Amino acid sequence: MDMDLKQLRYFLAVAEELSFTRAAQRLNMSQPPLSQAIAQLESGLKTRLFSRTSRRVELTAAGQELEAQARALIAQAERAQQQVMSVGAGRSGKIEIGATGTILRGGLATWLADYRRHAPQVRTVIYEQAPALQVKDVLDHRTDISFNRTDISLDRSVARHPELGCTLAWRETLSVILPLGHPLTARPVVTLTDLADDEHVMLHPESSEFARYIQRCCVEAGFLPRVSQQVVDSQSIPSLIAAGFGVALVPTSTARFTSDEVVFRPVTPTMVADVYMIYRLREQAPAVHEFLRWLSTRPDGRGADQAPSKAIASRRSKLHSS
Amino acid sequence: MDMDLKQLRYFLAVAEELSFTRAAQRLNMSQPPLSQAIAQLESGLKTRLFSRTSRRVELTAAGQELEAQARALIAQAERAQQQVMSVGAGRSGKIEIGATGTILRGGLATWLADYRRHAPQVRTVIYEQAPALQVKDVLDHRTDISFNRTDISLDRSVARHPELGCTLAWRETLSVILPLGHPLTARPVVTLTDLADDEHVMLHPESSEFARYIQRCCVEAGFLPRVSQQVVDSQSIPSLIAAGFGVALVPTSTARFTSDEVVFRPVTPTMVADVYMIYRLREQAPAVHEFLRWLSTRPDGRGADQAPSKAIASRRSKLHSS
DNA sequence: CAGATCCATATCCATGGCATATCAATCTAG
DNA sequence: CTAGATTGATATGCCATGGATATGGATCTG
Repeated sequence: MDMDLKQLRYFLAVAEELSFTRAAQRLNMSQPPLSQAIAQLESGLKTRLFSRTSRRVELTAAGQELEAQARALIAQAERAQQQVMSVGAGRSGKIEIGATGTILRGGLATWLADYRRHAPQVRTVIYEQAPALQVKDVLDHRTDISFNRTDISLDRSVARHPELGCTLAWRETLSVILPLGHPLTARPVVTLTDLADDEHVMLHPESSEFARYIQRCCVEAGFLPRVSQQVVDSQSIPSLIAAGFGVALVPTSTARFTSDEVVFRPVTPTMVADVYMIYRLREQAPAVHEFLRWLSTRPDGRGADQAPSKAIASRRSKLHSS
Repeated sequence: MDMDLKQLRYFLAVAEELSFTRAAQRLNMSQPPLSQAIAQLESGLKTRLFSRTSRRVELTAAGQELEAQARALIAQAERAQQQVMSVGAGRSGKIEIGATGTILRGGLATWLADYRRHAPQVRTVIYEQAPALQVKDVLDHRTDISFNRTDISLDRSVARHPELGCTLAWRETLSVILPLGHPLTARPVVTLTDLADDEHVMLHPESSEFARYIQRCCVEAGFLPRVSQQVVDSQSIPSLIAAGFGVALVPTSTARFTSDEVVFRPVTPTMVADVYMIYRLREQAPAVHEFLRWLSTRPDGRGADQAPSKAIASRRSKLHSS
């Protein structure tokens, strides 16, 4: 009754060979079932497709029309199949990514560019989002992966969600931003205790676990940083430094996108800023699964400032004396 | 192994209902075979299409991709089927038509426009062709139908071809073209014998059976027309008349496309110009067959000048006294 | 906690697709 | 012009596949 791709494949074989016997050979079948398959296709279409004279076989006008249509249909089916399999294998698809400002403007773009070379068909969409909303966005399928600087499995301020995973994505070192003319710009490397007397610009500690982490680092170094200005948006830090509000400790990758009105210096002892990713353990699209797998098996980071996340550690990183 | 339209229809039903049981009901089948059909589609694609939790069924990313692809495929298959059936029934397709100049610029366009209203999907291609090539063009499939003014079954100058048919398509009356200022323009109707003393422009009698026919008409009326100018292309007749070369007897339908530098007058006794069509008896596309059938069952001609070809007469028409 | 609902699995049966054998109609070679 | 070869259609039988019924396991609901 209804057309069938198998029938169309049979039809095309006959249309190309213009012979039932040869077509049957090409299809690895015998000739009678092929004849009757075509006959039933014809009866389904209520149209003769071949004019057969028991010696010569040729296409009727309707047959020529079907030849073109069938080719298009089968080609499209082929493409569709490839496309679906590609999505199923995670080679194509879409990944919706949420990230906080420092990560988004930090190393994330580099990692994504790297993955794009690995899986060019995968589209990635990045949303900048407030840290407080990240967990909810992932749970609600608004995003597939969220990048932030907090290991939620250890953060008591958010409820535990058994269907969420959280692993270390990569780690960056921290640098200090200094205004032009600051005495420490003369040194190639700055010691953390040198910053004890400076005023600091930092993210709001109440909303930013990352800010609290930096505070703890300073305390371990022996001083409590004096805060000249608290900001919500990390993007505004460099301009505040340039305006003379003091210094700030930020992920080194921030240096990539700021002007030359400020100076970045490495800090000893080396402090690491961990980047974690949050994702659903179930109902993750293949492309997402594949991306996570790729990221977790990545060899040691490219660039001087990224370390690999080879260990799927959920342990909170501490100040790390080099 | 390979995808199958039936599988896709099943898949779409499940994708729309998001329930195997309801989809099975809609498909008039029981649920188990539907489940296993989907399972085998999934194994063919090596991809899970639904995430089923024995309570809720929802599409995976690959499933969403396949939903879109399957819709497109099935819609295209539907269109293809319609298209092929339409060609098979002669409702669409292409008809290649050959015609001589007087017919092409005469009544043919009107008939074709009429048929276009009856079968809008049928494209017609018209070639102007020399009468001598018409039979060969039809035999070689260069054209499907040739219109001319000779019944080849009675014309001894062409070989008989048993695989060709030739029937009367329609008949037109003849009119006379007069230059402006000619004395006969004063009369509403011209008698043929009135033209005995005029000089005539006519087609070359050696190549045009139609020209010989007109000559015979005049002879039967009692005079042999004096020829001022012989032309090969009927298109040039009106301008020659306007330039004072005399008068000419032409199919009345020619009046449609000429300027007002000449005058057309009906002639008594009425002379009819038969138009025949030549076509292959076998290997004619459905659209051609359908057109021939339509033309042969047409009721009496539209417009004052066309008579129907109800009788499939192969008798050569003679001067017809009204 | 019991019933209901829903999908998966198991088993059985019939239809349909395929192969073998044969026929009828060409085409070709001698 | 005839005999063999070739080709598509027809006849027949077998088996795999698709579908139905029965049942099990899991989850939701009252």
